Amino acid sequence: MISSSWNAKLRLMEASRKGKGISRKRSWRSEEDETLIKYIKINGLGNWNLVGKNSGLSRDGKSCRLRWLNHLQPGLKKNLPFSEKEKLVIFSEHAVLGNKWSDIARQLPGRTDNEIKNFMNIHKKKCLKNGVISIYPPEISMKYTDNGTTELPKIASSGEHDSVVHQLVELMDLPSIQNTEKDVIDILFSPYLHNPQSSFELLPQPQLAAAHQSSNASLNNVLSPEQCSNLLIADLLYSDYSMDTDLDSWLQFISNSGWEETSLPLQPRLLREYTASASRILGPN
DNA sequence: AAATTCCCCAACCGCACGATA
DNA sequence: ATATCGTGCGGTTGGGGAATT
Repeated sequence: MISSSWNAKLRLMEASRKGKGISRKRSWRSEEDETLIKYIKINGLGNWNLVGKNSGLSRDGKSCRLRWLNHLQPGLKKNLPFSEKEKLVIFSEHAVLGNKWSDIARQLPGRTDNEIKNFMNIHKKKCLKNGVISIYPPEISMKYTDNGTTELPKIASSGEHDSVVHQLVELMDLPSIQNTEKDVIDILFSPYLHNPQSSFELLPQPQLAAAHQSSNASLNNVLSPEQCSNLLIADLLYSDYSMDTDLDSWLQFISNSGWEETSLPLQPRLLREYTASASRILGPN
């Protein structure tokens, strides 16, 4: 049921990621660091564009600013790994704030937003690789599940609050995940993506359905039955079905796909609305 | 030992926003 | 009102060292 168009989309993303290009990155040399430090000692912090122009460095102000803030300014805990206490702060702040890296960094003296962003990105990647659904340790997750009833944390980026992505976050009943389409997709598809056959060859629907129905199937070790149900929604989101056809066709489409209405976690009409909204966000197949 | 792949993190990009002219 | 500039932010990329083949 995962569509070929979705596989194609993944392949395209991968291809564009690997597209060739001339490298624009240039590491800072220690002489450049010394020059920048000396300039700031004499002139103080002010207009970064002037720093770029007047320091003698062939760097723009933006680059100077970044180098200073992330590496040269006094008080940084450079090369020190995050302590367990710091990690706990990062997780709990992230559960509430989302990807507000600079806000999180303000809670941790000596740490930069870039450092925290990198830490969380690596952590999320590891979770995904290991099939771990929640990116937070249990003590953080527990704070947001309220003994089984849904009490979701604030979602960052309030402008997207009503988006289908946010609704999916609620549907999934996860402690907290990021409200970007990529993160939602990562979570929704993590069981597929861990199919040992191929990282991008997704499990076919019959296998998913079988896993859903069988309580001892491997999928259920990763996802709750409710979350498995919601994978059906994910499947719909990336089907080849066209949103332009009428509701009757939609019902027929679901029926043809081998699903019974009673087994769907949502009414078909609502499912269709979700699919249409998601299509708008993700662009045409 | 050499080639390839993986992984981390520093550096970059585009965009948004506020201040100012 | 709007154009420009400076700054800050989050997402992404790619260099290079480590690990694996």
